[in-house]
Amino acid sequence: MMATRVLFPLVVVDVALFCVDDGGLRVLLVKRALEPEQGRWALPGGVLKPDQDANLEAAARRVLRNKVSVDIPHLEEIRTFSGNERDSRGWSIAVLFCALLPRDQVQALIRDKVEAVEWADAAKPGHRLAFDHTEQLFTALRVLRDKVDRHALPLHLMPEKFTLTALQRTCEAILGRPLDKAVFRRRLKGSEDLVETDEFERGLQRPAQLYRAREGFAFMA
Amino acid sequence: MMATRVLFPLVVVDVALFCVDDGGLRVLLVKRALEPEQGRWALPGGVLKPDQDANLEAAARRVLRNKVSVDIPHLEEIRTFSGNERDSRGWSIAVLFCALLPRDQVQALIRDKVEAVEWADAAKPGHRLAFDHTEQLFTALRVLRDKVDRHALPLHLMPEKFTLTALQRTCEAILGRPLDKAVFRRRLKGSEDLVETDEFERGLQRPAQLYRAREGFAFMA
DNA sequence: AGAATAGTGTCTGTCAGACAGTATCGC
DNA sequence: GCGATACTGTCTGACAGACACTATTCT
Repeated sequence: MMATRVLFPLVVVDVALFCVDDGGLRVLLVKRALEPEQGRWALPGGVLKPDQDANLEAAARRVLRNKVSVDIPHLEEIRTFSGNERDSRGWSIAVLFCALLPRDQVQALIRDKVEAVEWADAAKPGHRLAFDHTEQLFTALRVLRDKVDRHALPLHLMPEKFTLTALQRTCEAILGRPLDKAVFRRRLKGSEDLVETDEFERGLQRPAQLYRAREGFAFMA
Repeated sequence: MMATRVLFPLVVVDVALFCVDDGGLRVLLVKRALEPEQGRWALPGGVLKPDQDANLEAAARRVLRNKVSVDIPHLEEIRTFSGNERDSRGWSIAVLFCALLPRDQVQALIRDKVEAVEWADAAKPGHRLAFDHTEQLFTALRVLRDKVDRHALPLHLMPEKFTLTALQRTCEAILGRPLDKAVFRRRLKGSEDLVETDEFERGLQRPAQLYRAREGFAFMA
């Protein structure tokens, strides 16, 4: 066992699954049912299974399919974490992925799960996480914020149709700071990724036009 | 052998080592001495050795130390390439790193090596590379260009002291297009990463002031 | 003086930030 | 009309691109 471990490192995939709910950016945590680090909160993850997974991204997709019964709209590799210290089982490689879940699929997800699951504040998870998952989480969060800072639109976090104000709230939740409405909308005018519909969201005030993502849109590129 | 390969994937690190020479961006290629893909040009790479390597970055550093007798100033992970198809030995993970070599260490490197080595045009390597290394190379090149486009200064490619014009030539080599001198220098005025010295490079014309990188400077962040 | 390279001044268009203003709904 | 939210107009400062200009060296 130790001998194979030295020649072949343990390879795991971990996923930082983000959503926006109640105006805050949340990340999915699971309570570990098995050793090592049993009982501690962690990012969902699992061991690579070369006989089942076409590649590492497919492995991350499988992990999420098992923990969560949703098709993940977007999944992207962030970076690796490796070495002898990060997992008590020995020399290991963790490949971190970032996933985005639309707002309208969040509630269903929580209800379906049996194991302990929590949508934690992404910036302040409130638990000491297992392994190096705190560092992993902050790394994923930094990458996500960088993208939005560079004007990438997190449309994978939105329902199919949404208002521009809702999109702005999502960006604000990711960045953790308010944005100017006029500036935000001026930028969106030139965006190829946004398509206007002829529908409106009717509420208690002036109706807001609904938009959707361009066909084939991908957030992280 | 096949059984272990299914449970434990082959893990390799590959390095895109860039330099600037003769006004062009070059990447180091080696001719593979062993199967698989013997005789084909490839990015320098090697199998991870958990008993020797503290982590994946250290593995990349070791690979370069063996192929090249230089201390690498900067090394950064780009992304992974994985699956059953990319290496004839079976299910594998390649972790790609990007490294930058100062201009004044290039000539020494070429002379010292016994095995077949070539500084190829980074944008047009001119060989069909082994494995998925052509895709790896273009991925690394794209990341490098993105950074410079976002005003990161590739000081790790420069000698200890350099003129602003030399730095501009390096950026132009990376981007593959000319830059405006006045625009380039105006941006540098506000840079914390650049320190002016009181020395000048005296040549055939008006002397140019020499600059150096700030202590503790890191290119990719 | 002239060639060559280092380094600067300036005009213009674009865009972000700030903020006030107008438009359109439900009541 | 009034409150609330959607949406727009405009001023200002920062900065990029383009390009002409000045400065300092060697021959």
